[in-house]
Amino acid sequence: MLPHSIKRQSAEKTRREIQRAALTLFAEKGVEATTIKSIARHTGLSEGALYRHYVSKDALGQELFIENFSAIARVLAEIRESKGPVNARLSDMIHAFTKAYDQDPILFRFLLLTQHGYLENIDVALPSPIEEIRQIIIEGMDQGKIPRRDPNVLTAMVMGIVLQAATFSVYGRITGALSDISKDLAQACWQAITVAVEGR
Amino acid sequence: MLPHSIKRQSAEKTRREIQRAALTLFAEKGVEATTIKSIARHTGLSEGALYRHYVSKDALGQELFIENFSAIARVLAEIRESKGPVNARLSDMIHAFTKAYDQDPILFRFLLLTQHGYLENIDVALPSPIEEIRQIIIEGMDQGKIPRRDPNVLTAMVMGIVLQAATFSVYGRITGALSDISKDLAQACWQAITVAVEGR
Amino acid sequence: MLPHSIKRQSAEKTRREIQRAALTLFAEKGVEATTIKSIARHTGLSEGALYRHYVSKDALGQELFIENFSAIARVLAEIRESKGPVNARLSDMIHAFTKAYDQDPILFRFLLLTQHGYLENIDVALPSPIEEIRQIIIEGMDQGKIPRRDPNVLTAMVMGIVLQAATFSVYGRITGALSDISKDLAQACWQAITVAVEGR
Amino acid sequence: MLPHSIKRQSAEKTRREIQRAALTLFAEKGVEATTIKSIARHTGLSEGALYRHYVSKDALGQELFIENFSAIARVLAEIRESKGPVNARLSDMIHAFTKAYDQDPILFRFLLLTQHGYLENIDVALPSPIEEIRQIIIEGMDQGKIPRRDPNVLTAMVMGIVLQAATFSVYGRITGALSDISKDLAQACWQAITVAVEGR
DNA sequence: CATGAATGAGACTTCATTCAT
DNA sequence: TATGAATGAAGTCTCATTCAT
Repeated sequence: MLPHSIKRQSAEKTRREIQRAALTLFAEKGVEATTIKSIARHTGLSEGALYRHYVSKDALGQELFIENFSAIARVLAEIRESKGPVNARLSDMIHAFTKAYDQDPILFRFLLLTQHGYLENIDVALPSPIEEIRQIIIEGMDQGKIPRRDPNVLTAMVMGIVLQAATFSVYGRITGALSDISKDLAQACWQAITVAVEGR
Repeated sequence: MLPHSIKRQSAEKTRREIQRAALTLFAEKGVEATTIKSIARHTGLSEGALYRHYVSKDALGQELFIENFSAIARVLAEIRESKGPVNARLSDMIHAFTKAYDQDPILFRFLLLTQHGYLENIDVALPSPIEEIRQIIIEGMDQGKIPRRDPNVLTAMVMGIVLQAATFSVYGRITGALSDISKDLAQACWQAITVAVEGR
Repeated sequence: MLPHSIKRQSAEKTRREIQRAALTLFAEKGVEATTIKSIARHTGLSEGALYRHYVSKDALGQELFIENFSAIARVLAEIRESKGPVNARLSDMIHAFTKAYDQDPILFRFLLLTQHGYLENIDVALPSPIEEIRQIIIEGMDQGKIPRRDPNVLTAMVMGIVLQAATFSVYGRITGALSDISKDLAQACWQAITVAVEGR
Repeated sequence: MLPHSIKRQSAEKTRREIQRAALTLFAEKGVEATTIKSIARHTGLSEGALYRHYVSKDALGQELFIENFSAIARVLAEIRESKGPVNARLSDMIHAFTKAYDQDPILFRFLLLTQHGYLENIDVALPSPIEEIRQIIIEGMDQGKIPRRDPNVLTAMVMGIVLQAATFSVYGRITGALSDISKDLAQACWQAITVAVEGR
């Protein structure tokens, strides 16, 4: 079919090519709806060749999810563990998140699309953005900066605001770089979680 | 009327049974991963019989999504079109949403899980919860109750807070009835969208 | 492909047809070398249809082996449990074996060919021709008709004589009905196991 | 002679290593179920490297079978062509066979397991243990030591007794060295083939 | 000579859907 | 109208073998 140049390159480079092709396709149609054949086609490899690099389609999806999911968590963790007031750090975390989104929206589409499938069957110890947000919220409570309430509910608020903005961006409801509105999102988050609850 | 009523029940009742079985399975494992065979088994019908009621598995999924999605939208629309101040109505909408969630969490799991697949290929004119939220936010802006900003971003905030709470509930991160915290969610939403943005 | 008459018959009949086709092909080339496609072709079914009747190719092979293997064992058991002197019963068992062989040499080719693959992973409690032979030999020893030695070795002798005759028949080294020489085989077996061992 | 002897060993030695690894794996799971990859792994070679030494997996299996099969035949032939009474020589042949088995049971497992696949497609002129047994039986008949009957049937008896003992040993039904019972087997064989058949 | 990435044919299996009964 | 046997297309994966390096 491609008589001119049979590829023969480093496994590492091939892996990266597979990852990119798979990520794009997974983000477009989901993992189930993406066939090995199409990944192969987009990579310029044969179907069989993929199996030299990944044990199965699921393993490929899982690695993609876990690696990127935890990479984001690590970025957030670093900011959280840095110095500065809680609200500034939370704001920075949100900014970092939007920056990451802007750099690779396809990746986020993939993560948003596949989260339900993967999050349940994953090692609890996996670094998680959710957990980072939760931690800084708890820290804020301990410092009296955030009223004491169920931290999970507050985490949901922050995650919700940011993730839904990303979702809207993915679907074109929000245009322009997400990082351009990260300040707004951060303020909204802070307002949402610091509101004094009536009647409690 | 139905003389020999062995297994001869109204088509309507059968349809509802199919819907329930399908919904549950779809919510559990996704539409793709759910087989017609398993829906048949859970319904007590044969595989072929399902096709008397639904043209295809996809049609079944689509109907399930659209009907329930727009039903929620209609509930929200009714509240939005009622009387009262904007913030009260928004609060009521959120409460109605959480109530609906509490009544049928499986349905919401289905909607959350499958939204990405369906939302894109659906008639834009379909009544949508998102649109309802967007409308009331615009109304609030028109009335000067909500600072004028990109209504889509504000819609994302409200939707995000509520949907993420639902998601956390689905995954057990938030326990107890969601309607019990609907006040908190509503307040958070209002704070998030009414914050005066600095430097704008 | 076959426009004229799409089959639509009882599952039981179809099962038998599958069994026969599979048995023949397995006997010819072994289970591994036989493809589902070829079984389908020989049955006049589609490949997918086979899976309505058998979970997998292996399951089909296993059922075929176990059912026939134990059927032979049951025939032998019945004779062993009947009345008469040990040597007469052993002779009858061997005769029954050769008769069974003559009735369905293909079945025996299948059993001989696949025994190594199946015998190891099979429930020990499965009725087994080997065990029947072993039992009657032990009975013979208890009655003083057969000199006391390791019954397993004597079982090997009897099984070996009979099975190798069958093997030779399969490969055309022995021609004619095996039951025609069952008397000879029986006598040889009896001689082999009753010889007084020197120096023991 | 071999200046930079890193991994540079005689092709002959490599061949033997391949043979041993392949034999073991073939004996364990059969030729079809053994992959080139696993042979490579067990040899410490790469997959491609195996093809320097063997044209194909089948060629490897065939060579393994033929070489060892005929090696046994040659040992038996030598004994058969030596001096001494027929029954002593037959006994020696059986003893040699059991000795060979004891020295390398894995080899015999391989031969037993794969015989059906190879024996049919093999040059008829190949030295064969079966043929050796057949020859000595015919010689015995010519000398009047063995009653004249179909030599193939008698050959089956002798082969059966010996091979089934080996089979039982492979499967653990007979424990201890096979050569320890070679006398018993030989006597049984002799009894089996010298019995005067009634009514002939 | 060796390596191991890549091929490509083909195996098994699944499943939505059809249709004779 | 219901059943469930059958289809057929498609999907995932395996593996002997080749060949650029």
